[in-house]
Amino acid sequence: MKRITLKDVAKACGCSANCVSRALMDAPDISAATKHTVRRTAEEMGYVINSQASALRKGNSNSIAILCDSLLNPFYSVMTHYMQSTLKSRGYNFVTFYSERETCEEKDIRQIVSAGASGLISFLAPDQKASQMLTKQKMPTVVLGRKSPCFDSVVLDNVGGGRLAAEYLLSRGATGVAYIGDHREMDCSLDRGEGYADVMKRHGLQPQSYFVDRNSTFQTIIRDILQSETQPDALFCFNDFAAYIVLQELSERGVQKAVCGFDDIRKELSFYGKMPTVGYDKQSFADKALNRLFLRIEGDKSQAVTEIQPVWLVTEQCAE
Amino acid sequence: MKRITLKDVAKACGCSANCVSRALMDAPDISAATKHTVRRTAEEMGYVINSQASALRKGNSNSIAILCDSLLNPFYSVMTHYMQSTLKSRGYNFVTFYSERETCEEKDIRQIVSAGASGLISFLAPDQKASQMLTKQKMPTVVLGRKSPCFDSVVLDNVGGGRLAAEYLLSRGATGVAYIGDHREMDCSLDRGEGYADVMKRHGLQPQSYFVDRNSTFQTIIRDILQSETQPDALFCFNDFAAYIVLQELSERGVQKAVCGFDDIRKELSFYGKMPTVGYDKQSFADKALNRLFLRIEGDKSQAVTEIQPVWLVTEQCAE
DNA sequence: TTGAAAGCGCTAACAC
DNA sequence: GTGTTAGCGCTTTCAA
Repeated sequence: MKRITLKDVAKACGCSANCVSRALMDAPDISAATKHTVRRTAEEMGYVINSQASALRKGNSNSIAILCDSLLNPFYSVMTHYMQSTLKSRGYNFVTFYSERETCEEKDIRQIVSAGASGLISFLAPDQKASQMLTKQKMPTVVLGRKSPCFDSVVLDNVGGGRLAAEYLLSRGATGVAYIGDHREMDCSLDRGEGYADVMKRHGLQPQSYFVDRNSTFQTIIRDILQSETQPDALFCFNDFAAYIVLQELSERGVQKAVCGFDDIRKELSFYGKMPTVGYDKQSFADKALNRLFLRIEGDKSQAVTEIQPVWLVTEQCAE
Repeated sequence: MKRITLKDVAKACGCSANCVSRALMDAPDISAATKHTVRRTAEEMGYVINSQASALRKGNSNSIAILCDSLLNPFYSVMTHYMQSTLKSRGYNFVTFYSERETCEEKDIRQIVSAGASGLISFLAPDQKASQMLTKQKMPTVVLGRKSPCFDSVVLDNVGGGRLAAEYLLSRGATGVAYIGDHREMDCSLDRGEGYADVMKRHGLQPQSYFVDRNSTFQTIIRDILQSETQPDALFCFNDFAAYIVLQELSERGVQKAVCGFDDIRKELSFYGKMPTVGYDKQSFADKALNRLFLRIEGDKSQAVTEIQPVWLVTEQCAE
């Protein structure tokens, strides 16, 4: 026994499938009486619309693709959460795709297009082939958290955040501050470092930046720093995720250093321990991206824009 | 200009749509030469299969629904991560649905059925109406993390975990241990409390259990405990999430108490601070659920079963 | 080895 | 107001 279809309901009501369809859509040219009967019968029979068929016929879909590289990264899961709420209220579903690398690749796009998504929110910057494909397929796309030359993007004020963090650590008495960035390929990693370096130079200090790459992880970097001659007494980390790893490594070695993170994920995921970090309004960050996306889905053809989300410092003092 | 379809490719190749379809599916009755031409042309034209249409025709889909109440809960996002990897390798997509409550309701199922999911992994226990609907729609379903009478479920050894936690806290010198549970409606919350109470009684101690409800949160509970006459010197919390909230509250009040959590989310999300917790193999937990689901999708009609995932204690000592 | 036709479930256009 | 017809893009069946 298969799923109940329009036809089944039509047969039970003694009318045509078309009539049932329009009654359920609340079309104006169907009599109130018919609408009533149809709805009751559909309900009783447990009819549920096949939205794939509906989408095929209507030529649109109601699903948005989200592309990231791992939901283990709390930044992605938290942002995904905020988008979920908004999307649900707009009647969209929400399909999560994983890329195998830190960029959005052609094969990711193939999957997304194939799944019939009507738009894409990508946490990863599309590489060249992926960009071509997205353009060719006319897939409305917003890059969230990374810069993108060809697509709309919504990014944090990373340079500003880096400045805030560096200023804060110096204002608290640090005499040397190092920056521990993520991969160099991530513009946000570079930008935060740029803001940091800017402040360091302004204070007459030598910036000391480290980046994750094929041969180094946050763990190896912090070990290297601890073995170096000129040890900084404070560390600005790419994000809270990295900062917690660094704190863990420090505590295991019994070393005390001031550490500042980025993202204020503690706001959503209560952790023990107060750590200075850079925060922002995540719901509004998510909504900025979605609003852009909806504009594109509705056919906006204007040039790609980059919106910048303001950030602020979150310290023990300002907590609560 | 719309998306490239089979027809378009067919026209370009000078053969029929059918032929293209079968060439791309690598059907045995298409000549190698044709296959070659078709594939090259399809590639050049940027053809991407419309899997909605394909699914409609074939009567199946390649998407699995995941139902939870919030990705802010790291348990859900971490488990979702582990499922994502396995699902991807099996060629499934992955649609996330949010329920508005802590149970899985009829309207959630409507959405999931409508979206054409071929199976459901629910982190939430279906209520009665939802259960009826799932059965009526013959939706293959596995409940993950909660018990369910009518559906397959894969749960942790919650009672055992509660015992381990209580035993551990007592072995470390605690003279009174309280349990801070989540909602009573969650069987896992009750079960962890049951294991805990069991051990307490065996030690001749009075169990002291608190549960979140309409009028209380983890915060209010910990405040109540701190104001009570007979203050326990150790706390067993429903999960790490709760435990971190409790630790935070304690630290703000300058109170020292041993706290034990559940889930070992630090394994995936490195946090600062070592806290005893109850851990388990999350990949295998996720895979148990998915394997059950695949059995059902493939047509297994046997009675609903409950699988139990073993747990163990994670303490500073074993954290190497 | 390939093509033509039918139909998955739905809705838009038009006829009555 | 309601029914009939056609067709979204694909795959299956059957004929050539």
